[in-house]
Amino acid sequence: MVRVEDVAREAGVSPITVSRALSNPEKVKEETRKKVEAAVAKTGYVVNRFASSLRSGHSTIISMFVSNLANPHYGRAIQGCADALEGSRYHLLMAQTGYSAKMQESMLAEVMPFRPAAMIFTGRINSPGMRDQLRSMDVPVMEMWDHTPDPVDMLVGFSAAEGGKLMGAHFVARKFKSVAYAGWSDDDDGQRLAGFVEGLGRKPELVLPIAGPRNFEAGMLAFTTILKKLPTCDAIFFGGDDLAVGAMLQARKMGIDVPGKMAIAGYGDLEFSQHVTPAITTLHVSGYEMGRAAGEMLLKRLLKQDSGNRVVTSPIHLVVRESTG
Amino acid sequence: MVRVEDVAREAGVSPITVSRALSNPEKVKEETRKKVEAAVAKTGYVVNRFASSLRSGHSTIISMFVSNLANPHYGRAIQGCADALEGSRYHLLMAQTGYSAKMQESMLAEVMPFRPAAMIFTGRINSPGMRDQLRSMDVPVMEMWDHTPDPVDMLVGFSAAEGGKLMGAHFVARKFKSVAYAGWSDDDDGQRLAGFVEGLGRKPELVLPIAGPRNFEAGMLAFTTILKKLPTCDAIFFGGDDLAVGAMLQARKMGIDVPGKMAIAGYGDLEFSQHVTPAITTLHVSGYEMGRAAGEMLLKRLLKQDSGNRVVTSPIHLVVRESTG
DNA sequence: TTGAAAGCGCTAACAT
DNA sequence: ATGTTAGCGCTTTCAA
Repeated sequence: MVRVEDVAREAGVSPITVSRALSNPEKVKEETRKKVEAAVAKTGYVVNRFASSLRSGHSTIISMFVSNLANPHYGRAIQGCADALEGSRYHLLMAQTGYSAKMQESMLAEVMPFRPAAMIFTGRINSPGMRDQLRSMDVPVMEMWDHTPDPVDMLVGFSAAEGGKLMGAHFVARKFKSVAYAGWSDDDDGQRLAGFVEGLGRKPELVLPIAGPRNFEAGMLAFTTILKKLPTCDAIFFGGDDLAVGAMLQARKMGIDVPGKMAIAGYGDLEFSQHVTPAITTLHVSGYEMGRAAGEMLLKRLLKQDSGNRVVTSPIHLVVRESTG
Repeated sequence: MVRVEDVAREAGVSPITVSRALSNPEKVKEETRKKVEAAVAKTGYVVNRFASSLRSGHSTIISMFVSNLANPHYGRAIQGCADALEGSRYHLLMAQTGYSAKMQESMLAEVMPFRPAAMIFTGRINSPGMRDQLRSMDVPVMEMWDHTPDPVDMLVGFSAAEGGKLMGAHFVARKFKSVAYAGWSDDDDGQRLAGFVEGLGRKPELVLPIAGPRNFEAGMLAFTTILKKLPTCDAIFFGGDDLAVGAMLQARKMGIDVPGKMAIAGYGDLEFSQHVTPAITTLHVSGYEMGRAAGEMLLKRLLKQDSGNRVVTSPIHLVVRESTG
């Protein structure tokens, strides 16, 4: 393997000059830099990051804790992050955690040997112990997605409450009489529901907590359950578009007209939501933009160009379509 | 920061014994190991991977080249890989490439300073130059997803041709008379179409190449175009489920009965394919299983436990649903 | 603007 | 089974 020493000999300078020409080009005379570049090209030199990080004490690794890669929302968020980091010297190390606190803790231990320059969490940090540990580590920590009141360090997230509020207000404008809410409890459910209550100006007539896997079938089942528990129901707000679409499909199977007899709304604006018939009214969140914002903010912090601002709320939009009339 | 030396002092042994107790526990007496473990726990020691990799010359980083994280198929494949690698000392470094050869090449340069122990590509390796470069590097390279005839090194992929063949045979069994095929050309289109031709026993009456973004609208547009170009058409095989669903939605808008007047089939078995009405006949591929198989195979290779087998074909299944009658 | 010397923290190679 | 010595390749610190 080619080493700095080899490049230095080729360029007729000392090793440290090669190092400077590559990582602090402005500290080296133009002419010298050119010589070094030529020598690098000729020898095919590639820096050894283990050696450079060991000596300098600066890691260029950012560890990315992801709960669920099969969720394209998160995938887009990671894409946004990666794009924001492109051209910088930082790289993302994957740490897959699922949604469990235990996995997060074991992944943290796995990742520590790399002395990450920062940590990004897609989804929330579950346990208080983990939060304390991270806070004590003096490493920038970025939380993404959920809008927590008390972030560990930095945060870019949507306000689920704001989304719920927008939908509540929409339900009021549509004058729905008997309203149900259904969502996963492992979700940002509490805030979303709180916002919904605020926008609606009252508690929904029925709140149905949902457990189990995220798929259409859960929505189909939820729809049946809601009809049984609240026969007068004329509008449902679901905590996810997949639930809403499932409910809509179930309504069609049961011959119940949407939105004539029953209005249905979702959350998340998945791609198919605008293409099913009727198209689903929902709240739109942009994972890519959020990830990008998080990456840019973190990068500024790492380059000490940050303004001290550490919390950003990503915008959320109500998208009114056919399913609410 | 705590160093091996500190742990060694605490445990009353030499630094190298600490190192061995942690990375080759079987080379150390049980009693000594216990002392070291206690000292590690007491001091909070975490190995410095930069130092260990530099000294040993062994990187524990595997770089993962991903073309598109927003695609949940790929997301699941990465999940499978990550799961296979869990508990090993290897970690995934993300390299986002898009579908371009240029991005792949620049990401390769980005990643080389980490001296990756292996490289995984989700999707194909585009340029011949890149293939040569990788081959000359003496690093295990895993290609995933597509089944190429001439892999750089290792491969776990679906046979798109096999999938096309299954669908062709299905179309024959259904006795469709006037058949169209539509797919993205940046896809595994050639092989899929070749297999389809083989299964069908003839060339389809129309082949429509599709460009642009992957979404329902492309399918809607494709459906209209096919009807115009081949008015007698009674069955279409799409190179992706999103196209098929789009086409189906367009058919409904135009009042064309599926499958009565027109049969529609897709490829990939996305979640919504089984939930739309009519449910879409398609080819099922399991990204997670594939990723897992790739990760396991690579791990065996890295641990020198491989059997020399370097190419695996993941199974692909025809799922017959309502959309083909 | 460039260079010389030193050492980051660990483990391979060689002893014992 | 354990210890001693040395050095992986780079960049910091200090000097010129």
